[in-house]
Amino acid sequence: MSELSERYLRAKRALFDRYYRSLNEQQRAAVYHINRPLLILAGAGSGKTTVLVRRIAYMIRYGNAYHSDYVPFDMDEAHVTSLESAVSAPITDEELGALLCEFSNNPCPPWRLLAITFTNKAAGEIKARLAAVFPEDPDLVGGIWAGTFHSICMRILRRYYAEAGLREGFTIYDTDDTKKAMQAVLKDLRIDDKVLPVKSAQSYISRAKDKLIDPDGFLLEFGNDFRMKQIAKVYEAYQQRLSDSNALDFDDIICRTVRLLETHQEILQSYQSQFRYVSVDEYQDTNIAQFRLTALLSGGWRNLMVVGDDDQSIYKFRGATIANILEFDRVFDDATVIRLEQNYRSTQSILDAANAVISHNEGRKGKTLWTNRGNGSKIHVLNPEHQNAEAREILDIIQKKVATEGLRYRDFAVLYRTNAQSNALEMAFARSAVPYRMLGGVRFSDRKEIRDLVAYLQLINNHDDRDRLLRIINEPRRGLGEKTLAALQEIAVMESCSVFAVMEHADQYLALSRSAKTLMEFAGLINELTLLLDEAPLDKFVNQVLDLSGYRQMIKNLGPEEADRLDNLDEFISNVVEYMKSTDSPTLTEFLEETALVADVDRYDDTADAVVMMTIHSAKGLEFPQVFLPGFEEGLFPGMQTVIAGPEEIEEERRLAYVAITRAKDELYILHTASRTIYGRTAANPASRFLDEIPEHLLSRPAIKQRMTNTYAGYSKDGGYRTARETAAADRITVGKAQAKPAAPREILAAGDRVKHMLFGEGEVLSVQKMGTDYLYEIAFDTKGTKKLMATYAKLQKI
DNA sequence: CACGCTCTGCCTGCG
DNA sequence: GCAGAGCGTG
Repeated sequence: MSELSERYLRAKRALFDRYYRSLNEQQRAAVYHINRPLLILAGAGSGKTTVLVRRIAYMIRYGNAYHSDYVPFDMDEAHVTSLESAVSAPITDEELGALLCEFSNNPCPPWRLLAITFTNKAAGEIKARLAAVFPEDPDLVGGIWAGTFHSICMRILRRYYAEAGLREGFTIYDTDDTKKAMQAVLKDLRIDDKVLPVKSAQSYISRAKDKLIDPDGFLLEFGNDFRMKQIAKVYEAYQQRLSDSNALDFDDIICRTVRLLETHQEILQSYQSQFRYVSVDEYQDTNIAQFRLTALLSGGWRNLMVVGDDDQSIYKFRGATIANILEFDRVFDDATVIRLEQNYRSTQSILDAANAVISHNEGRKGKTLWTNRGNGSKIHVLNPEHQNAEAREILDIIQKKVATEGLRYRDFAVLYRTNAQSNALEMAFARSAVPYRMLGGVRFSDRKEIRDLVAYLQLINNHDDRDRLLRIINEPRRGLGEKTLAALQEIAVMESCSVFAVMEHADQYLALSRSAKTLMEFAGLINELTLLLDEAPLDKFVNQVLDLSGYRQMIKNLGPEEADRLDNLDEFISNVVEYMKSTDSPTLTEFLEETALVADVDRYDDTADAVVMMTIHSAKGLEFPQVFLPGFEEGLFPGMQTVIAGPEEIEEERRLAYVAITRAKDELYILHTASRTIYGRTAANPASRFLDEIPEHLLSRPAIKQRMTNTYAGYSKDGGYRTARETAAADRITVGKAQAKPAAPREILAAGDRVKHMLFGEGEVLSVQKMGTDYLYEIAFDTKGTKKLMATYAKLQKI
């Protein structure tokens, strides 16, 4: 290669490096590496999404510009010199970005890009951030195939439903629908719930689908065991039931797509030639079916990139297999591995703690997070008496810090292992002035009234939908008993037609004579509404469904204390209106599909100034300046069942602890109680082994007995513990008293007093302000300036 | 057929 | 400690 060419290429790469200078070296390497398989091991807070987004933008704008050795044949000295001087020229990033376009090498059109995520939220974020990169072309992002595994697969299945063995207008069963279907299957097969609980049957089948095992394969693999043989039968009957209803469950969406691609070469090839670049986010959460899917779709160009963090794999119970990420570079033997270990989120103390904990795991790729942010403060370890004291302690610290350190409520998060822990927290916060937001609990779409309304709409959309029909046939009560419904289904099987079809002609069957009128009326109602669907706008139509079915009246009859159910129905209709605005040609089918695939409207509103509380699982991917981790106790975290289940489960639990710790940016509080009541049983558990795994020098434990300087309302007179409810009740009564007579641990200072502080030296009290049961002092220190300190926490000595 | 009572089991949860 | 499921009775 000529010297000129080398200078050209060097200048080109220097210009790119300048353009991406806000990224670190590893991040840049990941952006430039677009051909061949790539595994990015992205530690917590290492700028993973930034890399993902900038890499896609790079493909669209510049193709393989950086690594290409292409030199234009007419390259001359003058141009190379001008490029070299541009490297340090005072130009804006925008100008630089435009300049780089001359190096574009086979840029990729958006429709050839496939970006897969797990959640709608993640997909939305990627799309939004990409849209910001291309403000001049607002339609560009829409062209990218970016979405969740499920939405991508649905897109494929909708197009090739016949080849996939589905009938037109097939629908998606969600968790509740599948549960109902499974209950019915077990009943049909006369399998007692005690022998095989619904949950357990569902789990077996779901895990089988994750591994692409169909009922025959299941029987073949496990059939020599009686119980498994039984489950294979259940599996088969369950699939038959779904197929009768022309329905898929969430697992089917993935594995039916895989099966479609594996059995139809021409379809596979068309997608393989389309998708030049495939990216998969949160790869540590993928299961075998999803692995297979990505391998198939990227099989044409073999430009597959996966990002993930084996240390943050916390969904094994949901079928994820960590082997996908651990063995990526073995399965794709020409794969490159890039580690992103620089953390932009947390202090070094927090990272050291996280590194220390996770290093106890065996099965991992190995990463060590670091930061240049500095050590920060130590990790606070607190040991309250019980869960109510724990909640109070968290509350107190938040109040103090908001009062004295200029922090806002939204800077704080409380992350716990199980939702059952939320009770004590909610009790404490609900009666304080601290605003909080609690995630989890009953999702909007899980509300009974919403489920019922959706069932009506699904039935109208697809008359074959047996489980939705059975759900609402007696909502409101139509006086159809078990016997009638059983007869109805039996006839449907005999005539091999849908339950709905039997209902339409109920008067022709002797077994139905008594309820024929009601059945035909109901079928008539559904048919009438189906006709109405084409006449009225969607929102009006939904209103009509509620009115003509009598459902709204039924809810109204429940009385004023159930008024929020009516509100929920109204909110649903406003969702319908939202949807109508978002599309040119709204259809019921599309609306139902979107609602089925959108888990919940993100109730986590990060603009509200409120303390946020949620499980560690739901906090994955989020970050907060101040994090509290209550319940670091053996038996709770790690949970009793994981301890019994074995070392692999403990490792997963340890990864969860790692996720929890790495959510914190500035300060981390780990709490473990001396005793805790959970599921109605009180137990004294030792501190979590994960806490013991953090080196002592990173921890700050308050002086012994300091916590006793606060009096907790959670203590009852005889020294025993009260329940959360008792405590709440007691506090409501004693609030006034408690505030009038604060438990002042030390003598109360007054303005003008001279005091001595351990760290700040001597100073003079400027003002005293009462804060709940405590006092806030403003003190002018002689050498350290004016500080605001809380009486209970600041160790002040009057001099 | 509907309502009320007892009994059980219960971690985490995307789409 | 609580919710949902199942069972018995009016």
